[in-house]
Amino acid sequence: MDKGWGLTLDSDSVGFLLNKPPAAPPASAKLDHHTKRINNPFGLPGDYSAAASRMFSGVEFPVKLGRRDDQAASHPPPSDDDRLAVGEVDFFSNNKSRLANNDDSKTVSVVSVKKENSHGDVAPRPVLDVNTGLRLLTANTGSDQSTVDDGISSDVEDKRAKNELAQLQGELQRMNAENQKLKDMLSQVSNNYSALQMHLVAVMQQQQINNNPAAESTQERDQHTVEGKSEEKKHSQEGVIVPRQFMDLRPSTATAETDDQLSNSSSEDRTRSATPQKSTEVVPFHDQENSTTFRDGKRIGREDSPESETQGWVPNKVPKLNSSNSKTIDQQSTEATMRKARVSVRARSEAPMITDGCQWRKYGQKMAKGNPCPRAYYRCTMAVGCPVRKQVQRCAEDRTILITTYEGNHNHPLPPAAMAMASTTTAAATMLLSGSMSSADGIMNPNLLARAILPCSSNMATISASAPFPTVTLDLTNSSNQLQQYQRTTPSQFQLPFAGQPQNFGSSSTPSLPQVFGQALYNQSKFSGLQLSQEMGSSVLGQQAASQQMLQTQPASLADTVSAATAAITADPNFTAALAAAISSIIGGGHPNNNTTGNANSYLNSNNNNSSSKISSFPGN
DNA sequence: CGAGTTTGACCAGCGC
DNA sequence: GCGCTGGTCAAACTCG
Ligand SMILES: [Zn+2]
Repeated sequence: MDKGWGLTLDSDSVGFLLNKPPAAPPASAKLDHHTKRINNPFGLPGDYSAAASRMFSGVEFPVKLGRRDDQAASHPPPSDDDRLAVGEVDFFSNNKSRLANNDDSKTVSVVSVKKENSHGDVAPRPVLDVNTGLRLLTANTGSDQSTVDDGISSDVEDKRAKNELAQLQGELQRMNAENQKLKDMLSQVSNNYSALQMHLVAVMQQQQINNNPAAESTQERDQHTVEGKSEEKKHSQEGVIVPRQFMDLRPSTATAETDDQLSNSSSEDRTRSATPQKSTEVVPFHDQENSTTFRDGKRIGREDSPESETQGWVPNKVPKLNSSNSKTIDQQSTEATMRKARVSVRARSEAPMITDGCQWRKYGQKMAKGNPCPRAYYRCTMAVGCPVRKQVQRCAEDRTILITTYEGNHNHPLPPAAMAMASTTTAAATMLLSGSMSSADGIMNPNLLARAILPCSSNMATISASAPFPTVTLDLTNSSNQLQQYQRTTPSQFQLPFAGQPQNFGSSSTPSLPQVFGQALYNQSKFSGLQLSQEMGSSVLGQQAASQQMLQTQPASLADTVSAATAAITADPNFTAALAAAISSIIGGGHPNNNTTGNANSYLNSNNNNSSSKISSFPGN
């Protein structure tokens, strides 16, 4: 560490880490293929774990970092050694040799981190040198201490060397601390970006639905609950404008039928009464599963107490018996389908979980077949009876990709921070439902989803009906690696890539939404013949060919979510302002500017630490 | 001490 | 029926 403090983390090291997973989890892991839970899910040897813990999806980080101790405290380091630190980036211990060899990188106080795209090859893109304000270069940049050779006695020289050594060690410690903050910030920003993108998807979808009111009549309720603007407009028409902090995303089928079931949801009412909610939105909570599912066998014996009806959580079982309620067959099947419909979100994140604004409680972890990373099961704990669950698992091929699968719909108001993911998942589930219910032959029309989601430039929505549960996959990674993987190995899934469009993530107040939609519709026309079959008919090949054709136009530089966020930041001034304000508020603890991009701010602020889950033996960490 | 996590056990569905 | 697998439960445990 004598020279070259300009930190350069080029893609080689990352590519090595990403492209060379351990040949096989060592047998010492003794992974019971079924029930075994492990804290080191990769079965990585210590060296590899340590190295993998430093995997870093590089990004130029245009943030001048201040110090905020409370935030650092909010991200406690993992306690166990075998748990990989989340998104850990250790510039110093991991890159000593590399830094020592970088004689030409003497830039002071500049972190130049090249982006990696999981293939090890660096896409050609302008290198942004960002002053992080970290004082990463402290002294003696070009030469080591031995330059003192003017005849001073060795005693003094030793003393001076020791002083410098101590000084450097102190600097090292400080920089390690700064590194940790940077890592936290990166992970946080990445997550926030994902959430923001999801929200944009939801907003666009909402606009699309509003423009096509007949397309999705079942989402009428969601329409005026997802977006504050439309809701406000609606309320202003009623002569009542009440700001609302929590929004209701319950599906129409669940809310319309609750009027006659108010009496049997005491706990839910209690929960609802504890949350601020507009009076006109007061609808009795109703767990859509409580009355459609039943407790069978032992499960019934466990909690067959009278109040178990209001305890909310019920097993995920398709009702096999008609419960003694007033629901129609159609409603039951609708809710069952809604329950089964899943929305999977792929996003690059070093964090153990995407901060989607909801509160989750882990209730299980299993080793899933075909993936060395364990799958964690969470359930929503924002309300007592919320049926929403999610599964979190790292991608087997690229473990920097976090796959979060949502299931169910919240039966409680949601804070704005949670609206992005919730509205998207609800809409996607509803669309899956409507598609499967609207035609007798099981053909679903993904156009709505395509129009809703695909405007997000190079997003890729994958609708898979081959799984036991129909699943919509939102790919926020933009990874060429992942795309090629899909090209190779996913014949059972449709892809709806919208490529060839630059990253155009505007804030929710971006005036270019019509353009985006226009682009989306134009792109959609390319897939005018696209249909979705429950059993994946023979058109898959044709669709795959189309997908490959589209994929060839995929921007190579958009290799990961973080870099996409960077591109968005640098491309869209509105987005830049929003994110800058929010990030500065996060870092400095100050108040963000009041601007029109309140959604971005709300995300970046409220998503800060909404999840109560600790960073622990997370799958993939 | 309460909330959340861990983890072995249990259950259901499915294919053979 | 049996084994495999996904999903869930709940007692034990950890942590603040
Ligand atoms: Zn919920």
